[in-house]
Amino acid sequence: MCPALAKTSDDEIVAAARAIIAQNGVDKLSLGSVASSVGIKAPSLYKRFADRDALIDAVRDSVLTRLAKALEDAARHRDPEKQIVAMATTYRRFGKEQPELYRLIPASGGEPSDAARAAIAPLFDALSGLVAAETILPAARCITAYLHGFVSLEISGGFQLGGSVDQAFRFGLDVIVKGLRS
Amino acid sequence: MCPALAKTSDDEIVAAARAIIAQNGVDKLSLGSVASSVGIKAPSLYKRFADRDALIDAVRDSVLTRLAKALEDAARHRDPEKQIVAMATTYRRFGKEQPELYRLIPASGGEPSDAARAAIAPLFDALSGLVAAETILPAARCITAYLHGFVSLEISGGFQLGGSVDQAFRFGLDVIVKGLRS
DNA sequence: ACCTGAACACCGTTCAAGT
DNA sequence: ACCTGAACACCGTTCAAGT
Repeated sequence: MCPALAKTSDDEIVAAARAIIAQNGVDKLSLGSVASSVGIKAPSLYKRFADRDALIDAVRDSVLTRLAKALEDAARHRDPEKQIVAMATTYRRFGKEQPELYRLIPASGGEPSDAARAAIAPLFDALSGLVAAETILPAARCITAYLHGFVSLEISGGFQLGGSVDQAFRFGLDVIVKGLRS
Repeated sequence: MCPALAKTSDDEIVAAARAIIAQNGVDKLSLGSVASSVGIKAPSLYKRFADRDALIDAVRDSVLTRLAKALEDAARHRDPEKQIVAMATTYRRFGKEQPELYRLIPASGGEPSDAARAAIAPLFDALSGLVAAETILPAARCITAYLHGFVSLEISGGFQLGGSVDQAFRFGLDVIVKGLRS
């Protein structure tokens, strides 16, 4: 029963780690830099996070929550096809604006987090207005695979053969939507 | 002008590093372990590779070369659609069999290597029999994005919501091929 | 209850010195 | 020419000790 004079908070620590990762990439995230940017020393972090990976998991969760919110906003259309295009555009912009944070997303393993479920939910909604019920899950997997693959390759410099990458993104999305309709 | 008594070779070092990455992931690759598994000490590696990243680049290149060879073999059909399905199946199997090596692939940046070009070539060939010339590049980007996204998500445990992942893979591929034909 | 200094093991990298 | 031991800086993690 002591004053509990916490110098910082879990959220502040996660925000600091997220900022460092966004700037320098997860490989450059050191616990010393996180600690010093919230005014404590590295060993104190172990009172709040089991280890470096647990802190990174918390950052990933916060990134997924932000992505889910952005996708929710983008899904405010009536037409399911417009919803899908808007979400896809938002998804890609999110990845391009903060590539180092985007890279965190797929590395979770294990059960899908609440934030991960929230990020997929609007896609399921849109697809339920476009395809038969039993097709929603594979259709969602097709679109998430396409989106993740495209953004992942793009931010890794995988599209260097010329041509418009913007147009290719839209072309592929249209191909999939067309294929889903038929 | 000395005997040049090399205890090992670049290829042997790359093979050793590839084996360690395949087993434990790239994060666990230490130069000490690579060196000891080819019978030298860590500092000697710097006579052959600029730094740890350069060694990893060499491993990635060797992985891409193997992938390219596997895809070439898979493309030995007459029908372009069968070529695409066979290449996609081979691509996914490659990723699932050696996920830690697969993860190396997108992280290159910069100019596409010869190995990377060789890996895409058979897809371009197949597509040239399926779509108009000016559509080959965006169509290839659509398919590579889908394939990379699917495999990447699958090996990271991203498909945990039930249903058959095998069927979903085939479903999405068919959707894209259908969309490309129309 | 939260924080810290000191310590440990481990690692990438450099470099002078060996043969 | 290729290899090594020694050294350096850096980092994740633990833990006893502070308040």
